Amino acid sequence: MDAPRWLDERENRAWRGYRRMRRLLDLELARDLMQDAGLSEPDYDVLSDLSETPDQRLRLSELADRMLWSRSRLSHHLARMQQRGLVTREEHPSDGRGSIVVLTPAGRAAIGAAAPGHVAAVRRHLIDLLTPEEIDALGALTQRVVDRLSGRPTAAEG
Amino acid sequence: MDAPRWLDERENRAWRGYRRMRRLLDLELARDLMQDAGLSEPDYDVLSDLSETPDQRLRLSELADRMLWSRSRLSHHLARMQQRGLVTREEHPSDGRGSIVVLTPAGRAAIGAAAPGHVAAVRRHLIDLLTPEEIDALGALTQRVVDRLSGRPTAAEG
DNA sequence: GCGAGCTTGGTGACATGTCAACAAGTCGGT
DNA sequence: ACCGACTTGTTGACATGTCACCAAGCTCGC
Repeated sequence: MDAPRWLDERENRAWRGYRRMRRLLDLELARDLMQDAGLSEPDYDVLSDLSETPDQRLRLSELADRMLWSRSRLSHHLARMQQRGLVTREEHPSDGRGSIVVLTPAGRAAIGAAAPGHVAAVRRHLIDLLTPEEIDALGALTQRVVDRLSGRPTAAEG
Repeated sequence: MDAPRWLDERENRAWRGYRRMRRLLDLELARDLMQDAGLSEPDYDVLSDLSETPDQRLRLSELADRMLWSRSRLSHHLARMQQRGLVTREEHPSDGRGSIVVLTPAGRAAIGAAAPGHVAAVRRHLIDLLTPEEIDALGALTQRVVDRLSGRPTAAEG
């Protein structure tokens, strides 16, 4: 094994800052969301993704892929959300294995009530603290990392 | 409540990219760490923080504060790590309530074995994909957000 | 020096996430 | 039509994280 190339001072600042920001943002956003709307972040994400689809319904596997969740995790979580009346499941019309996740009126109401406050919190704690250049840099940089990790190389690789 | 100011296209790109990057990076780094060193990310963080202190020992509350973990979480996690022989607890010499978390030789060996591969993974999946300007921007931006969320305003607030 | 109120760390109950295994369904070659 | 390989969603066991609460110890005013 080669001698490790440790992070230099600037790299370290970026890496530690990223991790600390992650943690603090999570705590804050989750707290706000729970207090204001009674939703956890995972709840919000499920409802948000569902509400963005044309018919407020998605096949379980499709939803899991979009969210980067395992099917098992999503299945468990949907059971809990179903218990609370936020979503229901329907049979797939042509594929007997398939399960279609559907937003209920209560689910639609919940995400509708939660979204403004959540977006405001995201602005307050992150977006509105950044310059336009930083927002663009963050967008570009995250997209590059995401593309690599998704196995979609931007250019030829070594 | 005022009409919500939704995120515009650039802000959305940054926000969604950030969240997607977070998730993919987590999955990848956790997978690498578990395969190469048999450690979870929380394990690594505990060992890493401990190994950076002069005597490889910290009071539980001090460690929890540094990690932004609750004491309860840390106490539970230490119990599991203690079971595996990575850390031990000692009594605080002057404060009868205190518990001192100490890195064992096995813990020191584990973090020593894990660190090079982990840093390499962080480079491969994040740091080395960024330009120097992006690294500085990320460092600056995360620090600003962290300072705000830590209740340390950089300038006068409204 | 003592008692109210705080801090510290631990615990149990519960919520959430992971993993391996499984039943049922689909698909494709023959 | 059928069989083997794959896909889909669920489940149970277990690992991890959260929350409320508690016992023990500290601190400070009196």
